[in-house]
Amino acid sequence: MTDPLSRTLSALADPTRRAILARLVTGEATVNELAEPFDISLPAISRHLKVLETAGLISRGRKAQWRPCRLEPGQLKAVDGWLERYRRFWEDSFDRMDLYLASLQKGSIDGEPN
Amino acid sequence: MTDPLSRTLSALADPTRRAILARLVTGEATVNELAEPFDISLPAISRHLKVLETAGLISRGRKAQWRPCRLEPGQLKAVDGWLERYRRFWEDSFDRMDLYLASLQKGSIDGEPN
DNA sequence: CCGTTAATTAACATATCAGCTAAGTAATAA
DNA sequence: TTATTACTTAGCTGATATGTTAATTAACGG
Repeated sequence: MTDPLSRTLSALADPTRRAILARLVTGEATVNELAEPFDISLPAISRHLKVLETAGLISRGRKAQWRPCRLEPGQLKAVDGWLERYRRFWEDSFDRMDLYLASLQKGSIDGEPN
Repeated sequence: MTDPLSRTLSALADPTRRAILARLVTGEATVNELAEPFDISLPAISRHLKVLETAGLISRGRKAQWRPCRLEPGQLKAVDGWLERYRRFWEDSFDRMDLYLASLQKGSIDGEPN
């Protein structure tokens, strides 16, 4: 599993790690802050953070004895890019865009099915 | 790992399984057809298909002795939906926190859609 | 220097995963 | 009925993942 996309998806497959990412959306956090909501040990959290960092989903700084973690969106963007080729399977993108543009020209978008 | 999103992301973390999905974009295929490009045994492919089916990423029919597989986009859409809350982090590098806070009014705190 | 706080590393148990070969099942064809 | 084709299941192996507790490193503060 050497490729970055596999590593990223594997990292995202764990609900604890996804919850950590969700927390980091609100801004930087230290390891103890990130561990607080969970019932697992601090070393376990530390390992989860290592997985996220190796996957490129977070980066870590150093402030005194704290190691603030921050979200790195690059790999999430890569997942989005991978999804792109499948998007047409759940979106009728062309038809919907045609309808959207047509409705724009008529000056109303109220009737969009959505 | 009982939740559907974790199961889906775990299934997608394997490059062989992603390659199988990519093949299915071109239409239905039998197990032997799907196995053909790979150097691994047919039972290994069969297990990969089982993982994809359990994750809801494919479905399988029955035509005589063949088991045609087809892509099921629902779980890919779920991944796209999960990504949605992070999209602003790479689409909008300015004021991303403001945008997050604006969207927070309607979302859950731990970020898991279900 | 010593103690406290923050976090990581070490050592270990257990579970799941991905691969194999061999055997089994299901439907078709002779 | 028997053979063939298509695929799955069983049983095994080695690698990897997740968790634990105990020990260790790093920085700060008296």
